[in-house]
Parts: sequence; C-alpha cells; structure tokens
Amino acid sequence: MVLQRTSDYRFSGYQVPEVPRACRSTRGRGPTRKSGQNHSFDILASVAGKLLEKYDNSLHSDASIRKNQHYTCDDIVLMKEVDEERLSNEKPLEPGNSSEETNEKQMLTFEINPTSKDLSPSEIMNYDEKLTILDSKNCFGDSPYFSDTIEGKVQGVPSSKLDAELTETRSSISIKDEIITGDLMKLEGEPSKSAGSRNDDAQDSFSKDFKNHCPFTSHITDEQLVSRDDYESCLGLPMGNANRRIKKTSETKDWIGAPDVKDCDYRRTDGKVKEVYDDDEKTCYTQEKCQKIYPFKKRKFFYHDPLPTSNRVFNRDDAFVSPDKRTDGKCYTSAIGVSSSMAAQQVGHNSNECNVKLSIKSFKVPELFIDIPTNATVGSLKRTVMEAMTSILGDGLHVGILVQGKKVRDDNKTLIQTGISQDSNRRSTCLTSQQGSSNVSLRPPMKHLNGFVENNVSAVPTTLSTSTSPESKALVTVPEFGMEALAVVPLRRKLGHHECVQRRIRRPFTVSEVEALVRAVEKLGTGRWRDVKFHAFDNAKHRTYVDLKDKWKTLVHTARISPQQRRGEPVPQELLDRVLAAQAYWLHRQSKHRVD
DNA sequence: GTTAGGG
DNA sequence: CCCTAAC
Repeated sequence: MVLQRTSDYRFSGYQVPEVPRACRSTRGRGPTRKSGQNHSFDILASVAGKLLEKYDNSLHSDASIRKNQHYTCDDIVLMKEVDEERLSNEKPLEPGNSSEETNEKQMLTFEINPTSKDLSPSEIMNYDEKLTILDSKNCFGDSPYFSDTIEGKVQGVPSSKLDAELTETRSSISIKDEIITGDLMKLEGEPSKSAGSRNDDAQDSFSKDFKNHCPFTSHITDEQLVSRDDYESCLGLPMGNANRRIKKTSETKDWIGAPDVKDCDYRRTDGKVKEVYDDDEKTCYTQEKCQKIYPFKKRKFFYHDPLPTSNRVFNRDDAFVSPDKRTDGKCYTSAIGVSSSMAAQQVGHNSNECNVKLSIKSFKVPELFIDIPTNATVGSLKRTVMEAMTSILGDGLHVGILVQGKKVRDDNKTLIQTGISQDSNRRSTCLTSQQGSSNVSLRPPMKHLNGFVENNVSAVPTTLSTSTSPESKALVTVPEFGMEALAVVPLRRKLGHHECVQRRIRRPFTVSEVEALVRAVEKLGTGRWRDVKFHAFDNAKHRTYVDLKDKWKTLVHTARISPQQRRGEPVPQELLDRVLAAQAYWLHRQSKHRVD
C-alpha cells in the first residue's frame, strides 16, 4: 500500500469499521455518545510497562524528572528536596532553567515492590504545615522589599521582582518517613475514576477493527508506540499495576514543587507515614493538577460570579503553628504588603459596613488582600479566598475555614456569627476605615482564622489572619475596599502590569507524545479530544484536550507541508503519514455519517 | 464542560 | 497556546 500524503485519500480497499453509536460523544459540538462509555486502556498499559522500565533503569538519575520542571504523580515521591539555599537564591524559574542540575541530596531510591498496597498521596506526603508567621520586621512598611518566605527562608526581594517571585511561590510538602510503600499509580485493567469509566469493549473491538483495517496502523505495535524512552511522554501515560517501594535516602527536608497527585490512589499501609508536625492524624486529600503550581499559572480575576463554594472542610484543627515551632527559631512572614498605590484603586466605600481584613499568611500570596464585610457569610469568605487563590495558583482549590481550631461548617453564618471578627475590644487596632466608617476592631493577633487552601499537592494550610497587631502593619495600611464584599485586589494590577494572565509555558510535543496522540486519534477519531486526553494523556496534566486538538491540527498541517517548511523537532514521516491517514479516514467517516 | 475553529 | 462561539 502506498501512502498518499494528501487529504483526499481514498478508502478503496479500506473497510470502514463500524463505530458503535454509543461511542460517540455527547459533549460539545461533536458527535454524540451515550454516557457510560468506556474505553480500552491498551495504550496506557503498554506505556506503563515502559515507564516502569524507565524508572527501574534510570531513577537514580533525576535529570529527566526535572525536565521542564514538570512534576507529576510520581514526582511526589521521586522528587527530591530542594535545598533551601538554592531555593532562596534561585532566580525565577525559566523553562529548562536549572533543570539539568543534579543534586546528590535530592536522590531518592526507587524499587519495585512486589506486594500491592495502596497508599494515599496525602499519607505519603506529609504536608508541611509550617506556617509562616507574621513578622513585623519583615513586613514591608516603607521598605521597597517584600519579605519573601520560601521554605523557611526570609529573603529580601525587591518589589520590582514581584512578578518573578510569583513563579517561585510554592506550597511545601515534606516526606517525613523513610520508607513509603504502596502503589504509585493504579491503572490498567482497573478503570480509574476518571478514565476507567470510559472503558468499553465495543470501543476496544472497534479499535482492533480499525487497526486491522487500516493499512497504516496495523503494523504498529504497542511496543513501537511506546518505545521512546521519553519521560515527558511517559508522564502522560498511566503505569501498570506496579507497586513500588520508595525510600528516601536523604534526611527529611522540606521541598517544594508541584507534584501531581491526581488519580494516584495511595493508601496508608503500615502507619509509618506521619505528619510533619503531627498535629493530628487527619489527612487532607488532594486533587487537581500539578501545573497549578508550576508552571505558575495565573488566571484572571473574577469580580463577579464567584466560584461555587466548596463544602469541604478539611480536618486539620491545628494548622496554625506558632513561631516557636519553627525549627530554626526564626520568624517568617509571607503576608505581603500592599503598596500605597493600591489604595488608589480602592473604590466604593460604604460607611455602614464593618469590614474585616484578611490575608493569607501560610504561604506567600504576594498580591492578595481580602476585604470582606463582617456580616458576610462564611461561604462568601471561602469563595473569596478561593477566587483569590485560584487567580494565583490556578483552580482546583478548596477552602475550609477554621476558627480557633473549630471548623466552620455553616457557610451561611456570617463572620461575626462565627467569631471571626469579634473581640473588638482587645488590643486590636482599628485597621479599617480611613473614611470614618465604623472602625472594625479585629481580634488579637494570635487569634487566627485558620483556613486551608487545598490544591492537588497538599492541603496547604492557610492562615487567614485577622491580625491587627502592630506586626501587621501591612494589613493596617490596607484601605477599605468598600462595599465590594468579595473584592480581592491583585497587587499586580496596580503595578502597571495590565497583563494579569500569564501565558503557559510552551512545551513542544515530543515525538513520543505525538506517537501517543496519533495512536489515540487513530483509535478514537478526531472529534473526541476529551477521550483522547483520557486515553493517552490522562496523567499529562499540562496537556489539555484542547492542546491535543491543537496539536493534531498542527500535525495535519505539518504533514501537508514540505519537510523543508517544517520547524521544530522533526516528526517521523511515518507518523505524519499516519496523521494524514487517520485525518482523512475520520473526516471521511464524519461526512459519511452526516449523509446517513 | 467539550468541540471546533480563528487568532 | 489563547480565546470563545456554539453546543
């Protein structure tokens, strides 16, 4: 069979396999598909084996792991600690920057454990609950420097570098125990909650049918498709039922990064995993996507239409850690001041409202202050915090509120009712009201409103401090936000950066990824990007189905132009031929179905 | 939330 | 990659 690199490939001798209508998508503008459809996992499974090989053979070289600073599920346990010094001094991460470094300290050993046990990610990881403590000495004030707290380091960083600093902001995660045993990923043959539901015998048979009938793909074996020893590619593909034993070889330290734990089903098996601060035995489960942390993704702010309130409240009653619990005795701050220019942006002042000012202090949220009326509800507070955090960390966050260790379950209660903004007569300072509104007296500094912002990595303990102590100068300088109850003002806006949304890092598809994409499209068609995503890139959080669709588009284009016109990493002609074949095939099918 | 398609 | 209309 001669491949024709044209789009009007004729399918003579090409027996079009019948696609069960049940396999058609019901979403979007594409063809419809009944719910409950399942897909096969053969692609995933085959790659999983290779991934295991990869790990077996090269885990002791972490260069690949740090490639593009992309962390996934496995990185949770594979990732090394980043030493504090490097973190503090490191320049803002750039694609590929410092990715080639190897650090002896960061080495983790990795073994295959023949016994299958599950371990929850949150149990493997011990979320670092070291909260940063407001430190008056480091609270901006007139200083042109923002106090930059990263993993226990207080670094003076020129405010002009704020943007860059954002990219360094991390939540911290620690692995406490020496040995963690359990499944890293659970996959093949066992439909996961996200992808597994799409498994479908009919689709499988169709897939085989397609392979059998498609002259361009029938000779392609799974092995070939996964033969690339490319970590990036592997990231996107679930692994088999490998059970591994991870042993940290270095002393437990905090490390930062953005491990991706979604879909990793871990269970505690031996009780060896302990909380870093061991404040309680409760676990905060995680979800969502690693890229929420890195590459740092900033989203637009939503000044209306708040995100749905999460009903989840995480059971961590002792999130706040006083300064003396810090291992080095230093004080830290992560509450970031608001420049005076910010005041100019404040609008709409309602003298009838008492506001309580909140800032997140457990980790650096440089441009975030929250101003919310005391008669606002807990739910609105959660939404506000979540929106704010979402704008910085990306979505997938969840916010819970604790007041003095007690969970606030009723989202309908007001802040006053929950005690968040009471104690007006303590030594608190009147922070608000520069325009004569009722001075809001807030609680003493140590009476914190603790909250959590959960992302995929960990339930990052977040202290929403209503502190009005002298240390909280930064807060004091925050003018009233007026009646925009849910106003969250990003500092960046006031710094003249009108571009609040940072473009994602460009991550060219590797050949391996292209292979996986081609294979998935051959199997599923060109109008089912969500399914393609689930099948071939389920764990590649940085590849959305839109990305895959776009990549397919460019692949088709690339295949149609002359090799001389092509740029970037060359895609094997064989793959491009398959692209054209599959594209033509599926277009042909679609048009045929339209006629039918 | 997905898909399709322009930018 | 981004954006967004259309679904």
